[in-house]
Amino acid sequence: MAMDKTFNAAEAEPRLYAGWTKAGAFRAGANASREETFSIMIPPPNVTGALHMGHAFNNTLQDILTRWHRMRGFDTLWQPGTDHAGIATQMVVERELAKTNRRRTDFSREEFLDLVWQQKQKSRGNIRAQLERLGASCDWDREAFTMAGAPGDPEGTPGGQNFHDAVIRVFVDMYEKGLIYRGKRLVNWDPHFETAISDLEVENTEVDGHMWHFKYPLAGGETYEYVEKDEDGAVTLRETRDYISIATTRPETMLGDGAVAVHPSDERYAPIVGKLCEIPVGPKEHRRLIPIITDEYPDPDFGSGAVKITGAHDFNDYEVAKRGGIPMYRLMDTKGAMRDDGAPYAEAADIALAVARGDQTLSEVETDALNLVPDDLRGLDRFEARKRVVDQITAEGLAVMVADADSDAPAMIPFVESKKIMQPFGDRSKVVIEPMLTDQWFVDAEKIVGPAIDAVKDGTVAILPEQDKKVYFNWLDNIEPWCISRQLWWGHQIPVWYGPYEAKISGSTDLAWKSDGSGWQICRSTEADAVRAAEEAYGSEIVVVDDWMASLALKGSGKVGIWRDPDVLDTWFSSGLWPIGTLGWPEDTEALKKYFPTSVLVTGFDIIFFWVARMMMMQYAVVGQKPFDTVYVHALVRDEKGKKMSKSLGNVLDPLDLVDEFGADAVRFTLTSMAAMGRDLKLSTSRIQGYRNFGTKLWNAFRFAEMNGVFEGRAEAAAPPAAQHTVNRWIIGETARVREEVDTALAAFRFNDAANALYAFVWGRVCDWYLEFSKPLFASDNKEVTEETRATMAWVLDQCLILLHPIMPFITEELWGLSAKRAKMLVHADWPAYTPADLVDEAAEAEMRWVIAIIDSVRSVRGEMNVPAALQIDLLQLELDEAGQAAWEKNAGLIQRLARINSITPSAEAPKGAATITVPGGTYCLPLADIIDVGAEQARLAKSLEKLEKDLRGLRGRLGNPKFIESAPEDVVEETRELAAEKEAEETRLKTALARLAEVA
RNA sequence: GGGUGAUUAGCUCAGUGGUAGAGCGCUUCGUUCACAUCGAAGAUGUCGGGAGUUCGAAUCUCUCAUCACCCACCA
Repeated sequence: MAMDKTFNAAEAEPRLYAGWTKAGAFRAGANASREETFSIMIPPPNVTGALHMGHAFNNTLQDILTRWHRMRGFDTLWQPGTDHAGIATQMVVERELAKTNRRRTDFSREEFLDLVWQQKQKSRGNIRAQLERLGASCDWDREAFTMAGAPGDPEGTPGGQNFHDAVIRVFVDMYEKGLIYRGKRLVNWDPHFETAISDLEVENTEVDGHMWHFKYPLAGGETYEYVEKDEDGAVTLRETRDYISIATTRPETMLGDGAVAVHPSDERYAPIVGKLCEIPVGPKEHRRLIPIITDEYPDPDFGSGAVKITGAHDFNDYEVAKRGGIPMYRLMDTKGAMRDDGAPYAEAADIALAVARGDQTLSEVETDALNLVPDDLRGLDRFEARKRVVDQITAEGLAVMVADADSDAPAMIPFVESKKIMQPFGDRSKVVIEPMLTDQWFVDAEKIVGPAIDAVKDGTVAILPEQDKKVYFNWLDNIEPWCISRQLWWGHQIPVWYGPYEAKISGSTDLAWKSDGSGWQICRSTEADAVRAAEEAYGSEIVVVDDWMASLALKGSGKVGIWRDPDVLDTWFSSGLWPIGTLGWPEDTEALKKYFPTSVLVTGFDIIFFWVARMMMMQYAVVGQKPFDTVYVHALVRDEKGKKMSKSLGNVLDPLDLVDEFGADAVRFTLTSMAAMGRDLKLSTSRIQGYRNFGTKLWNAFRFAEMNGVFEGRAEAAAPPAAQHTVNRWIIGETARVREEVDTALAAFRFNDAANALYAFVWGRVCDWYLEFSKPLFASDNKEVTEETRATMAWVLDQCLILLHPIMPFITEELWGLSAKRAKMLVHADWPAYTPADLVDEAAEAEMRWVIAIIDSVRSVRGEMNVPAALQIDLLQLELDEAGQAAWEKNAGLIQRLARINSITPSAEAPKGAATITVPGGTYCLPLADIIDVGAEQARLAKSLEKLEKDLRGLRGRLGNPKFIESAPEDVVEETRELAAEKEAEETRLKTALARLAEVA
């Protein structure tokens, strides 16, 4: 068989992967030879499209761990699957529809969901194909999906897990335990997707904004003495005012103000606290009046010290309003436009006025029904409304005025500060998030966070690198209620049905009164259960209807209509159950018993809060156990300049393009070698190219071996041959060292150490030296030597394949198949356990070190003296100690060949014009009278000497310091002494050589 | 405002107390015998600045500077 010159990745990789799949090599438990299990749950990619470089990185690391454990005989499971990714996936489908000018609302919920399911199937296929290209050794028979088994799922549950039922079951359990509740709260509202989102899905970004200053006139034209004082209490300003000055970045929300708040200690406003002031916008005849109240929240030193309170559109104001019983008037609709519903403004304003005066109180529902947007602003987008409000107030002369700094003429202009403000944006929609008062479902996270914190504190669960623990704790220690309801269609629909309040319920019941007092809620796993519960409670026949309106129609019919909550659950609620859900929980499956808790979670730091923390909380809450032993948090992949890869920047490297160009192994090796903990990794193609070359190098080592009959009629051997020859004994020892390095590195998740150790070993020792050394051995007449060398090389190369396989699975499997008839595929080969203690021969190592040193020195002189590479030269041996002599005699042939030396002659002195070579224990010279430039040789030696002396100065300084001898560990002192002695000897040799040169010059 | 991390060769980065490293790039030389996706040789660093601890600091402490990221409600 003649091997090709290079590895054809494009041809071989799909073939090899198919071979593994066909053999069932990745199935859970395949190749298991011991009891211990090893399990990894893939962080499920979103079914939004394709995988990016971050996925390639993440999954390469998982695959390395998986393959490594599988080869070591662990009962191994790498569980694959995908995430339905609520908003993200719905967004993708809506974007597709938009291309043909259609919208989600053009479809029924069922029709639209069919489209999403199609998207899911398409994307799921892409993702699996991509992972296969990458070589991921997942157990595809168990492929899971976070919405598998949900209504409308065309694929059902091929992997055996009904994730949907598991999610619903958890919701019901947590509801019954009081860990989930419904309530009207101020939440982050995404006006584009028209849904609530959680705090984590909000990105706060600094943008250019404005702060407007307006006057809120006191009711009835009242006035007060406004006095400002400096720090010493001296009066700096005193004037009579008929208004209170307010600053705002969001003038349009003034329409919903319920009060103006000042700090209780603020003397400036003490005279007017408790009085009413006027919101300076809206029809003049229906100006709303609001009270001036005190609250700890306003900072007297910021702005005017007075804050308008808009409870329904600002998180701070919400808290103030709750404390002060201030009404919260919602101003916008679900799209973020000014409300256009309800009674005309004049009517609504009158009611609000009565409330402000204390003449009337409203229920939550009544308050929410009140639309206080003036008629001319109704239906406007919030930003358009802002402009109008500002214009109207300014036109009326109620803007605070300041001198125009840019104008020479004395002129007054409205006080509008340009400043950077933090604005919340939806992480998916990128539109400005609006705080909105809505009914939502929450997980009472505070109640379930305890075990998640304790487990990491006491080491039950390890987070690597350690620094990420802090991030984890910081968030969990300040946990907020988690809003889990989304006003979307794509997701797990909340298993709660509502019943009307008009119909009386009888007897004892566990139905809960809805938070807004408008009816009853029933939480059950299935509709049938919900109906049964409703029947019992209402004592009437129950009909399931679409919504509240439909239930009204049943009034007087003797039947009661209940309707299901239309909302779905936050995606992270279901992905939070990934570890148990993928193993078939709530069924008590074999897989669950065997593989849970899982061994390692490999994930990026960007989802520590979203996912890692939620899995911790939820696994403890649901099954009372940790989800995994170790969390390995890796860095983010960035482009060459360190920018985060994003489509909008156009700097995305598609892993498949790179795999096409360089092969999967090269991409994997690159990512692995850069996987140092806790840092971003910047990916460049030149690096990938370098590791592609590494694969070629390995390939050609096998070609060389093949040409030298290494694989002919070989018997596959796990143990190294009992070699006699130094070169063979040496490389066997080196192999044992690298095996240990690789295992140590992988056990500590130091992937880059493993990759670099293998790179240095395969290229720097096996190819650069061992293969070169083997050439004269293969040429030997001594059959014993050639046979031993063949056996050794076969074994060493096998070890290279085994050790490299987790990182470079394809090329190694291919070479494994090409280089022998094998009992097992490499993917299931036994991982070695030999140690340096077993296999390292110190004497052989010392000898080879000496051989390499002399070859290096001769080559170095040749290179620097510009000796033609092809020229065989003579070497004169001036002096050599016993060890050197022995090493020399045993390896003369190697040295002659690799250093291109013709002959070696002992000589008492160096001839005129010779270049000196110093090695440990000896001096040689190259008589190069015709070629050498004495000046250049002098310069070369002087430079070496200078460097040597610098080292020696340091060493002598240390050894001359009695404190060093006293305090430093003995072996360090001893090492230093030896080193100094060695360097001194070399110094002498160099000085002698220089003296010689001086004579001839 | 709080927190975390970074600063080492031209570039990208390893290196947690004991002789400063790798890959890429660069310079010179080399196509006979595995590999030009290669080989041989070479150049390049007061390890961000300053102070401290130590026999000894890239490494530990403090401080300053610059950069990055995360979290946070200043109207």
